[in-house]
Amino acid sequence: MPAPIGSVQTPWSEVGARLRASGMRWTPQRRLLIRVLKESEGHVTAGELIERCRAMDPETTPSTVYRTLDVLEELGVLRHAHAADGREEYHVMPTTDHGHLHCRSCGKSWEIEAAEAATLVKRLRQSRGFEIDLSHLSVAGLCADCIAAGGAAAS
Amino acid sequence: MPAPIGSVQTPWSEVGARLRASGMRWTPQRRLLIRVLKESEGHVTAGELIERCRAMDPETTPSTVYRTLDVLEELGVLRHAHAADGREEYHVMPTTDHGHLHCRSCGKSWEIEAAEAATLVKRLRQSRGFEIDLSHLSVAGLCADCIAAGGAAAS
DNA sequence: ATTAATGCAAACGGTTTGCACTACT
DNA sequence: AGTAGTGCAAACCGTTTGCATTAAT
Repeated sequence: MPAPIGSVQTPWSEVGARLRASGMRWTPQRRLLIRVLKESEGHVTAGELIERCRAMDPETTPSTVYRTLDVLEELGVLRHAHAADGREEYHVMPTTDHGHLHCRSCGKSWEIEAAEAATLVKRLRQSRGFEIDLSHLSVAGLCADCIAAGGAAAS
Repeated sequence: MPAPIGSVQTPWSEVGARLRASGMRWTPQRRLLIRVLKESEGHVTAGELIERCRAMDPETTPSTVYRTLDVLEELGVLRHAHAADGREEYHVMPTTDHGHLHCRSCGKSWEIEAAEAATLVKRLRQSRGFEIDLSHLSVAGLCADCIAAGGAAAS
């Protein structure tokens, strides 16, 4: 089992410049969120991001974080989906299209690479003419660790 | 392309009896919801169900519908997941494990049978020891009709 | 007669919005 | 100076809950 989704290289260093280039501003609040995002592995909910920002600056306001997340998503730096419980879950823009594997027990996520889903993609295209959007592929189940731990425990 | 998810035969007729067998009651409100469910193809959100119930009986109360949906889910008649927008989406219990294919453009859903996902399931098991829960497999993309219609139109 | 289920209204949790104020450019 | 962004508080939306009332058993 590979490690949970690692840090996909996103040009964080350019974010400030790209914002300015669009007439937007590079504020301390945005710097902070970017710093937090840089250190956030895999998928994070908006709530988690707000918490982590607050840990570094207790003045952090939810609305500002949400608004900045929107901006970053427009910039293409982030993408959000809805987690199993309906909350917004953000992930840094992947370099390649990939799906997600969620462990029902421990909650960790892994990426599913294009190659792994190739057969499914091909089969659905041939049998039904359906074009899968790999980045929206979402699969739940139990990871090896949790199966070893009895299928219910988590760590 | 096969037809959108049709009516998977669920023993609706037995629901009343099964409720009673568990000491629960077979009320008019529950009868109504069952009637609505019987006529609901594929996936429906709680909101849609409430609307449809209200169309037949304007007295319908959301909390009752939500509570009955919980009960039906415990009974194994329904299952809920979270749709792309985070709302609860219900579907009648499948006879066999299957995943779902959602068209981003027209919103229709189709079932993915176990056989179609077999390769993916096997591959993830072998490479990562991950056991997929097929009933939570969710794939988005564009269906043949929408591709033919230009990829954006819907009907 | 029991007690499960209902209907209401209020609470909830995550997210969004309006608006006056602040501060980046 | 000009305007994008912030912070606050209130609004929102779907869902959940407490409680007194109703009704299936």
